[in-house]
Amino acid sequence: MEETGKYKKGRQAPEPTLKRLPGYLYYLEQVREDGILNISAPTIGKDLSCDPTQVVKDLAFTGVKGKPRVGYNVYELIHSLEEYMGHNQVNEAFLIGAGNLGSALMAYQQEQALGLRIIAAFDIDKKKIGENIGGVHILEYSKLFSLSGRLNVKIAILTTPNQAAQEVAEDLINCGIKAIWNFTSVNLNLPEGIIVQNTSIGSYAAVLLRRLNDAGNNL
Amino acid sequence: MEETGKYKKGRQAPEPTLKRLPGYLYYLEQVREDGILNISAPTIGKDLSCDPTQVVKDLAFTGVKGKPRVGYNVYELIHSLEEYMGHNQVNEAFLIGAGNLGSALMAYQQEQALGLRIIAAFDIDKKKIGENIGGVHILEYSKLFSLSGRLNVKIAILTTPNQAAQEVAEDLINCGIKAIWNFTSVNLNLPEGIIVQNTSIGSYAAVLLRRLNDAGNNL
DNA sequence: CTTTAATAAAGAATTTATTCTTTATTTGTT
DNA sequence: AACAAATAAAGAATAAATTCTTTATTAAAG
Ligand SMILES: NC(=O)c1ccc[n+]([C@@H]2O[C@H](COP(=O)([O-])OP(=O)(O)OC[C@H]3O[C@@H](n4cnc5c(N)ncnc54)[C@H](O)[C@@H]3O)[C@@H](O)[C@H]2O)c1
Ligand SMILES: NC(=O)c1ccc[n+]([C@@H]2O[C@H](COP(=O)([O-])OP(=O)(O)OC[C@H]3O[C@@H](n4cnc5c(N)ncnc54)[C@H](O)[C@@H]3O)[C@@H](O)[C@H]2O)c1
Repeated sequence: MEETGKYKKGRQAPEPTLKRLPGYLYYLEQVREDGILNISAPTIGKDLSCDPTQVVKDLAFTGVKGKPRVGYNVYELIHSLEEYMGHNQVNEAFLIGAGNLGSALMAYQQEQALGLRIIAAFDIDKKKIGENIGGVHILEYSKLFSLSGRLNVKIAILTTPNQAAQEVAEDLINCGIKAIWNFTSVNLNLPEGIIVQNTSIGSYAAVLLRRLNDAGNNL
Repeated sequence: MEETGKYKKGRQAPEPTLKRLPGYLYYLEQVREDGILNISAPTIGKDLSCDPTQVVKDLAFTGVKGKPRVGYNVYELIHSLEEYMGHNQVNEAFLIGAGNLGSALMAYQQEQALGLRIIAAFDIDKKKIGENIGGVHILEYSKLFSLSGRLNVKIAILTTPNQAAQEVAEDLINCGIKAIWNFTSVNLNLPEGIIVQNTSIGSYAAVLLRRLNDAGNNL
């Protein structure tokens, strides 16, 4: 029978779900290391302090199937999550601005599966050129233009100081970059169609502070 | 007239709103630097690429009042946001694990108003003890216990490696810490009432990758 | 072989957040 | 002084996300 609109399958996971998936993945890798073969949504929910039906619904978006009385196969689940998040394809990225945060991210990508691979970093600081952090070489910024011509990199991680962000972002677009993971506070002004993923850790601080104040008022 | 339930004032901003507030604050500080005295929600919306009525609703939670045909007074608005987010009170924090990310955060707090002040960092690595990063002294981890007895610090930023996270978190609770800003991937298991703010940058990567894939399919 | 308990999956209801609409206020203009 | 335009604010409608409920499937126990 033909699929009607109402019952169309394979709807895209909503953003809140998508943001939870990396958390499941890390957790499941730990579970796998413990030699556990099957795991149920109620168990996941308990360990991650979240609603078990939400776990079921979240995981269902990846297409994985669980079995009643058994749960999910841990390997299948990990594979399904990685597949869904696009970790199996190669997602190469440049990093611009190898300072405090940039260096941290280069170190981080080694241990943690972010789903993308930083293949080169660029900086204008002569002292940093030539360094290797987390397996990533730091190159002179001007090399960005020639290198991007040869490689087909679509993603850039922007960790320059705020005042350089807009200008660097424009350069990146000229180099064929389609998506910018923006860690600066600047609201980049770029052509239609360019993906800008703003990333504000200040948001988390705001939530933390309120929760703390709320708790304090109940004492 | 007495306030009925339906019209109760001062309802707490929902979390999505709260997470947007730091973005407004940074933007408005730039606006202020440009010498602009008043700003309207439509202008903010255009600059930040978001819905102007959402801007109005978000800002209303801080208690600020705007004027038709004029907009908001930039100074008032900044003050109101800072007040609402608790930036005026002293929010002292310890940082545990002065590695790549910890160092980046120490450098960051100087320039950016996160609403909290890191007053000391702790590490077990002898090479790091004594260093000063972003105005923060790095102390021997064991000093945490004596120091927390004298000071009344409620917040800790956890940036140790994953495998140390649970143990360190337990130490922190014993030192009187009430809220942990957790940057590790570990799902901490702590007593009721302790606030744990998990912070996953992997979530942003997941969203970025999907947006890029979605865009790619439309070519 | 039947029954029972656990659980995934699907669907409904509720809650929450965003967007749209209307109203009222304020300033500048004629 | 009356009028027009811009805009904040309040309210209504829509959309989205979460939580609750029911159903059906499976494996284990009797
Ligand atoms: N440090 C953090 O924890 C943190 C957290 C969130 C966001 N941020 C933001 O990330 C950005 C970087 O922060 P940071 O602490 O790493 O700063 P940083 O000064 O340590 O690093 C910036 C790097 O960019 C390089 N750079 C400057 N101009 C450049 C240009 N035109 N082209 C290429 N490289 C250039 C500098 O040489 C430096 O190495 C800032 O916008 C900051 O607000 C930082
Ligand atoms: N680097 C990043 O960009 C990034 C981003 C997000 C999350 N994280 C997470 O943040 C954590 C830290 O990452 P990092 O890259 O800074 O690692 P890192 O190894 O550079 O830093 C960890 C620091 O903690 C110290 N440490 C180890 N055990 C300790 C203990 N018991 N008590 C006190 N200090 C101790 C180490 O000496 C080191 O200085 C990890 O869990 C990582 O997954 C990192």
